[in-house]
Amino acid sequence: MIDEKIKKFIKETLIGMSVYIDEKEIEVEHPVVFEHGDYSTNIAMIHAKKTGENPIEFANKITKELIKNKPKEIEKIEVAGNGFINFYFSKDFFIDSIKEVLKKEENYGKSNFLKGQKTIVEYTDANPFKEFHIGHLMSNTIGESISRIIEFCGAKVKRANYQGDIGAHIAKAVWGIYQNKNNLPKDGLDPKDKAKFLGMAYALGAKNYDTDENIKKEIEEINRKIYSDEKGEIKKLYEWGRKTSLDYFEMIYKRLGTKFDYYFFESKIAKSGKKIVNEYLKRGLFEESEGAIIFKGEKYGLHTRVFQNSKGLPTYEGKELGLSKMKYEKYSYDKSLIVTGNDINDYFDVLLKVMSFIFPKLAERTVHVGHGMLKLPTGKMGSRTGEIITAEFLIDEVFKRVRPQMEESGLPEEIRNEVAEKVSISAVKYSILKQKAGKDIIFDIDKSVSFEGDSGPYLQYTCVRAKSVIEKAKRENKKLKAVSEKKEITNLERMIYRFPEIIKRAGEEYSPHYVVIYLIELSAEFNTYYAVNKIIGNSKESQYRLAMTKAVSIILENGLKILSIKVPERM
RNA sequence: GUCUUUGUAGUUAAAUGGAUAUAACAACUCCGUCCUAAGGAGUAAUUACAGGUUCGAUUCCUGUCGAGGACACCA
Repeated sequence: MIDEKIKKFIKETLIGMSVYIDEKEIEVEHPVVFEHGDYSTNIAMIHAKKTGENPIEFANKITKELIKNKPKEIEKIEVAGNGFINFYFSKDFFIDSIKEVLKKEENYGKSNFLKGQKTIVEYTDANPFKEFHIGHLMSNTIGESISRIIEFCGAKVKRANYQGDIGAHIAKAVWGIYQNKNNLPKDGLDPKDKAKFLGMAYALGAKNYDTDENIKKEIEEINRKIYSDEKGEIKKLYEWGRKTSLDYFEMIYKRLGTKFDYYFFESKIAKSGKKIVNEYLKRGLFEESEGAIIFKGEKYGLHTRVFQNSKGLPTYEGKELGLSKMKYEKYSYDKSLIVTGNDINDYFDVLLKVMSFIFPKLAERTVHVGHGMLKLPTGKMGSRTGEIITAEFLIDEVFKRVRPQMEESGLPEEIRNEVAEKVSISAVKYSILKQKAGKDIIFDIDKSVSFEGDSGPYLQYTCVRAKSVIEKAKRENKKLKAVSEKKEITNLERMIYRFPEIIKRAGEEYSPHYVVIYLIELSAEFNTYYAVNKIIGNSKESQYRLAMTKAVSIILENGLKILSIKVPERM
């Protein structure tokens, strides 16, 4: 990439001047404003600090040398008043960069800096029997996007979903189902309604567990039965609920555009987790306390966690040890990413510490990405009380606001629902992906999910618009060619070539929001350009304008694809 | 209480220690269509507070205040 080339160029020039600077210290960046050039470096300030030289004098000295050997891509190198050295690209560079986009098309932006890296990404982690709420939606959206970004960077990704189909929460739900066992939803019913039934059963169980001692005992007995190999009525209801729930989730994944390679279930992992915990109890990593098996994290600046409870059942922590082992057995990964809510960040520190003693290599390869919580203006949501916002409810609410706009769109009746669906999902996903993962999102359906400006539909619209212009040009047999006579360089050209480096950074930091921000800036530049320049025309330059438009549409399509946002044909 | 994350225009967000802190929404002005106006141009408005390190701090350090989260058998 061109930034690497500039760094190398600077380094070689400095060597030529007998100035030694570590390569890592050479940094180039895009200035905030285009007037300051396409790249700039602060190398003169860094160096001057060390030697005590005057930074501006030193900058002038380097620049003189840089100009002597400047590569053909660079038109101009200047020193700014404060010591920055600014690089300006030549028109040919921009023309070539557009040619490259057109040539690579759907491959534009791909790189191989993660080439062959086997990566398993765990995300979504919705628990059967419970509702698929907006927290799962967040994890799914972020996890899917990270998966696609690193795939673009060359990683070999396997998508994994870890599901808690066993444990106290399930027992509560099964108790709730048992109370209504004569009113189970019929087979043919909408999966959404069946899921609602399960959600209510869970809320019922959870509420009674807290308030009624006898029911608490019943639920504990149910929990024991589910863990055991006993067959019977409870087990049957459990199996029914589990399947009903998983079928429903599968429908949601399809709607959101995720396809998992592996499904891990707590029920299958519990035994292995328990075994590991007990083995390492003997080896002294864990201790027994009040009948439970715990890890004292205080020695490491962490806190104590229970890995097996006093009833002899492994907790989430204990099961997770089994999970890491099973993941590796399925797919001998180089990297393991786990995307969850940030409420378990501290817990993960403890877990990784424990893992570092048991599976040191796997612990090194594991990265936890904690995303923020979706919060509603009304306060916290909790699934115990039943006051939860499901993912489907949210998307449907957005859909209700989008659908009426279709009436004025002039789109054919038969595609209106499909377009509204794509727009709705894009609006929701965008509002999740636009900010740095890790921070909470205050989610107000009316305010957060917008269709104008900084939004998913804005990106879709820009892409559809660009494609529509190209279609029209095609019908009129206009030529599309990346050749320009003009010297003038537009801001749009200055944005186009940056896409690959954005993807790389997003892949390195597991941060889809860099892609989102870039696509918005690119779209804004295109729309500005579009407003003042007629693209289709008879001048020589219109071929070039068309080529730029095509480049923008390619980048938007590729960019939206890795954000897992679908572009409608028309809108 | 201990540990931890966090505090940026009216609102929601952005900014590997860099140049004039960047956008969108809302507000106020404009552009009624010629290739898709879910668009474009413009005005006004922001780093919680107090110190420190630095040529340079939204970013790093210390303290104060405010808001989340975790801290023993839920996940």
